[in-house]
Amino acid sequence: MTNLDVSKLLRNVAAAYRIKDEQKYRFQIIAYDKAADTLENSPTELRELFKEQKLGDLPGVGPSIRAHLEELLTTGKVKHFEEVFSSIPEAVFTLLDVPGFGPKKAYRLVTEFKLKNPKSVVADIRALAEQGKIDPLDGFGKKSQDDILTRIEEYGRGKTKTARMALPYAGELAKKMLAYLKECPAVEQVSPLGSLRRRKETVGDIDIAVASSEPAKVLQHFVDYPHKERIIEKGDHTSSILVSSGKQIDLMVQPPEAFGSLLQHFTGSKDHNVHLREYALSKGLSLSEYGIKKRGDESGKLTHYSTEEKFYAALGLQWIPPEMRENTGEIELAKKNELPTLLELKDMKGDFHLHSSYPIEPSHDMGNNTMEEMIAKAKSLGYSYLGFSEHNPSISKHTSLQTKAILEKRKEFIEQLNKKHNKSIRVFSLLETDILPNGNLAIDDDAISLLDATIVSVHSSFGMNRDEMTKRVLKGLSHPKAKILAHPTGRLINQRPPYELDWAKVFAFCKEHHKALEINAWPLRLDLNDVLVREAVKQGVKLMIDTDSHSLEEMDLMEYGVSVARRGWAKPSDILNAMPYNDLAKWFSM
DNA sequence: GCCGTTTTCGGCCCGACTGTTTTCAGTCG
Repeated sequence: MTNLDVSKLLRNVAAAYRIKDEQKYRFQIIAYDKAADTLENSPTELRELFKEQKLGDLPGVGPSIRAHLEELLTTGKVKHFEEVFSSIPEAVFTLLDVPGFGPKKAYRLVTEFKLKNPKSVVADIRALAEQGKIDPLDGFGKKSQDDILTRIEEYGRGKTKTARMALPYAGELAKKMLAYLKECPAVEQVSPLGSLRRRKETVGDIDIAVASSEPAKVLQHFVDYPHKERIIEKGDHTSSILVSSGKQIDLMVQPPEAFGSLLQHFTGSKDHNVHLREYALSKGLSLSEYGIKKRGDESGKLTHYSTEEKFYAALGLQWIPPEMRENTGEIELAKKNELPTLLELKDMKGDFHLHSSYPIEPSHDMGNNTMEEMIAKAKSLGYSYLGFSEHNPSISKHTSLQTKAILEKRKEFIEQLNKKHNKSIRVFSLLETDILPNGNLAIDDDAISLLDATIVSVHSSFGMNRDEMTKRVLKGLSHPKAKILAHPTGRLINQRPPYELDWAKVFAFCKEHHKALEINAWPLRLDLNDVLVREAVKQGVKLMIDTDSHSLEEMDLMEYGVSVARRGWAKPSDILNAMPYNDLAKWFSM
C-alpha cells in the first residue's frame, strides 16, 4: 500500500463525512483532507515511518488518525473507516476522480439509480445521461445532464482531478498563453501562478493572473483563445478553458492596484494561505484576493496592494519566495526576518553531468555533441568549469584492458582541452559509473584511477528492497574516487516510482565521507526531490545540480534543478557547483 | 480531529462560478 493509496483512503473518509453530515463533521473533514495532503507529499513510505515510530511527526496526523494508520498497517483495515463507509456504496468513491463530481452529486446519483458496480459506474452514469434520465431529477436539469456527459467524455480522455503534468511541460503551455494574452492591449501585467510559480515538480491546472483596468476585455480575449477546446466557465473576475491535450488553464483578472493580493492569493499553496489567514486573523485582519480588511468591518473598507512585497509587509512579514510557500515554517521565519537567501540560477558556475559524443563505447546512451561544442555552450552560460560524465564503457563488450585504454586516451584528450582553453574554463575528467547490484563499480580501480573523480548511479535491478539498496549505494559511494550519487532515487515522474533508500543513513554517510548528492535537472527526474533536499540541507550534506545533458539545448535545463534546490531551501553555500573553482577543486581532492 | 506568540480548550480562511433556484447547494481553488 503506497502513500498515495492511503492518501486516497483518507480523502474517502472526508468525502464520506461530507455525505453523512457536512456541518456536524466539518472539522473532521478538514482534518482528514489535511492528513491526506501530508501523506501525498511525504517522500518516505508510511511503513518506514511506522517502523521508526514517526507517524505522529507528520503535520496533520494527531493521536486519532495515527492510531487508525497503525491499525491499517498492522491488520490491513481500519474498523472506524469501515463503519464510516458502511452506508455508502463503493461506486461513489470511483466517481470522485471525475472532474465536476463531488461527494454529494456522486452519492445522489449512485443511490438514486442503485449503481452497485464501481467498475462500471462511470459508464452507467453516461448511459443514464444519454437516455435523458438525469434531467428530471430534483436539483438537476438539462444543463447539468449535458455537463455530466461532457465531463465524463473528458475523463475518458485522461482529464482527472488528480492528473498532473511535469513542470517543464506546464511551463511551455503557459508560455504560449502568456504570449497570446500580451496581444490584448487591455493586459497591463501578466504572471503565471499556482504550483507553476511555486515551481513544483508537477502541475495540475495552469493558473495565470492579469492586471487590467478592463477585465471584461481581457476575459473575452482569453476565452477566444484559438487553441481552446471549450470554455469551462466565464465570470467577471475569472475564467477557465480546456485546451487540446486536456489541460485546464485558469485566468484571474484584477485592476493593477490590487495585483499584489491577487498574485499572493493564487500562488498559494492552499496550506500557506490558510496559515497566513489564521495568522492575520490573530492580528484582527481578514485576507482575500482583493486585499486586507479589518475583521468584522462590514462596511468593507478594503486596502489594496499593488505588489506582493507590500502585501506581506502589511502583515509584518518579509516577502516569501514562492518556492517556499508550502506552510513548512516559512511564515514563522518571515516574522523574524530570518528567511534564508535562496540559491539562484545566476549562482551556478558549472555542470558536471554532461554526456558528450566522445567515442567511449558506453554502457548506455551517449551524447550528440562534441566536448568542444559543450565547452562553448558552457562558456555562453557563464560557467567557469564543467565535467564530462559519459557512461562507463560497456563491460560486456570490453576487457578491463580495453576499458583502461579507452579512458587513457580520453584523459589525454581532456588534458589537451584544458591546455587549449588555458584556465578560461576548467574541464574535469569524470565518468558516470554504474553501481552493480552487489555494490561494486562497473569498471575496475586501474581504470577509475585515470579519472579526476566519478559520478556513480544505479541503472539496473531497481526492485531491491530498502536495506539492500542502501547497502548497494553506500558500497558504491565508498570508493575513494566516487564523489557524487547521480539521480539518487531513480524515479521518472509519472512513469517509474523511486527506489527506497534509508535516507538517515545516506545523509550521515555523505556528510562523514565528503560525498555529494545530485539534484538531477532532467525534467522527468528532478531527484533528489525538494523534500529530501530540505532534509539534506538541514543535515549539512552537499548537493550538486546537474543537467544530465545529452545535447547542447539540454544544458539550458539547469533552471529546473535550481527550482528543486530552492524548494528545498538551499543556499548557494549548500551547492558544490555554485562554488568558486578553487574551493571546488579542493573538495574533489578531499 | 488537530493544534498552540490566544498553548491542553476553544477555535478552525475566503471567495468565484454554475445551475437550479426564489435564496442556495455543490464544486473548485
